[in-house]
Amino acid sequence: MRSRRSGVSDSMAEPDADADARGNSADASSEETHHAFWADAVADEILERDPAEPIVIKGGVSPSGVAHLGNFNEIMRGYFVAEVLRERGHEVRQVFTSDDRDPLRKVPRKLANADGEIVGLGEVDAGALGRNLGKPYTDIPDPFGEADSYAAHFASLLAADADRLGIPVEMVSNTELYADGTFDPVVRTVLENAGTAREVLAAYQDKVDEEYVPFNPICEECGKVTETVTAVDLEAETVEYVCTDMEAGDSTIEGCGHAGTATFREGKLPWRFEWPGQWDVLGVDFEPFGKDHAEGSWPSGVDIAETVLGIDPPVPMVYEWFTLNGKALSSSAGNIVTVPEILALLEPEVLRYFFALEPKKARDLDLERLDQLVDRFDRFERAYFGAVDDADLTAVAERAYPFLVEEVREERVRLPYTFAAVLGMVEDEAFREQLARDEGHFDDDTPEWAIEDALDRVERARRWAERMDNEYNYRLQTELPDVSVDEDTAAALDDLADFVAEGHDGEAIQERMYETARDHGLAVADFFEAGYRLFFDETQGPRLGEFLGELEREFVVNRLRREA
RNA sequence: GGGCCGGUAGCUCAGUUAGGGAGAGCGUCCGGCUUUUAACCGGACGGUCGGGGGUUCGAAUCCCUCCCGGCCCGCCA
Repeated sequence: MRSRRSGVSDSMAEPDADADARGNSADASSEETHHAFWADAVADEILERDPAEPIVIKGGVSPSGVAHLGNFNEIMRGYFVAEVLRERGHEVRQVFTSDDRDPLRKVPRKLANADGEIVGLGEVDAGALGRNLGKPYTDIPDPFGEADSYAAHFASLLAADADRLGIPVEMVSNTELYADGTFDPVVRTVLENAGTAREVLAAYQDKVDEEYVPFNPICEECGKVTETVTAVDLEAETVEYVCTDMEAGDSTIEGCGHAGTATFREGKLPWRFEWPGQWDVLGVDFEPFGKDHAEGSWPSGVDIAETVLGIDPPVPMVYEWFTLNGKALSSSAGNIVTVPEILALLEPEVLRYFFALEPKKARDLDLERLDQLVDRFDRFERAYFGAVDDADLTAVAERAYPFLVEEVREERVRLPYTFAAVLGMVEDEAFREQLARDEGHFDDDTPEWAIEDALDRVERARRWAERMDNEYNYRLQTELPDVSVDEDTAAALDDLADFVAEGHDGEAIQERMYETARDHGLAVADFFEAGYRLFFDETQGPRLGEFLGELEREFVVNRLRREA
């Protein structure tokens, strides 16, 4: 993975060295420089604060049923900033917190298994979830019975996704941070200054009253996260609590009524304090977050960080949400997609490209028109190599493209996605390669690895055609389909068979099809349809004559004669 | 009701941080490959830059206002 930049590092190194020199020497008076790539602007902002090394970039989510594409913003947006900073010579640590001491508030309707496939509750031990409402995710068994806990299962999904996309990110369990005492000083500070904490938060949340204690112990009796703290002992670092009912959305999770004592490690801070607490203990310098946090958690988090914890909040970045097929991502509505599902349809670099686009714009991932996204990536790639007459695009590509691919290689070949889908109509690899060669995508100088990589897209485009069941979802029929033709058509097909048997190339066959149809008084369209029925069991298909020209001659002849 | 972020061609999006030519790809249409059959090539069509007002010699870009969409302003994360 470290080799990603090696291909062009020589040519890219000089301007970066300049940028670095500017940044280090004349920081205070640093003028606003225009950056084509948003991550550079963010990096400037981070460096203006003269952060300690390693610079820490964080993301994080609460475990839910499915690790979907939107969750991945938390990792990918930070990744580009991390890479930019690394390229400028800084040491960067990218962490991702699984906020897994949060209690399960409601049973999710969908889950993702270890392969990222979405399954319903019927396929897992759903009772294990229902019985454990109100408990921290780390204390709930994995419904698939594989990982140590529900939280571990979810975290491993994201870790696997990060791995698939080649993102080096350090997974941090929030529960661990409490359990190993990392959070102790923050909990102590918050509870020591509970009055100030209340005051600050009350400005953002109406419900905060005199009774409010910013700590939620875990009940030693029933294991649920509780909300009613009756006393705090700062000396002993413990709190007294009563396990009362908890409101979760429109339902209530019943407490067991137990009254007990919990240490600072046996509970959690409410989210509004926990988030700034993470900034504190992890030394976070930059954190991207979704627009849902922009007006709620973020302003109160800044205030809490500065007023209660006495730290500087990280550089923020709000990202817009993705939609899928024009609608909001929603696991309950079934409108959801995971990283592995997308990677079945396109290359990792294309998905990375999607995340490299301007974060402030809402983006739709339209699976029906995935070809458009891939086309745009291909163009972006060509722009990097200077082959697109578009100065703006080229400026962004020069900067961002090297972060998208494992290695910059100019000899790389990209088959247009829809063309790849056409090639997917046949199974034979050699035939696919031949077709691509005939189209001029490969020549004698094309390296073997480039051909392999290019043909890899055919597999993905094929899956796309099948899953979308679109106009590319044709498959060459290896068995003779059940087709009946009238007398004239039969005669025409036999003529064409004779012509093919003589040995002609695809172009000649294509021409001959028109002539044959005319000779037999057939409408061209009808004759083509008969051909599509014979070879694809469909009424339409790719350019037929040239397609047949590439197939094994005997097979074509026999099929045209309706013999096999 | 208040706040934040968006609104540019049929679709997907650049361009707004720094005011000066309204753009790209795809789609559509037309044409080429002697003959409509989805891969290739050329061309054309296509936009009140959400509406209105203001500043300016000049506004997609800056200011004001209104409309539309998402999110937040309860709890929770």
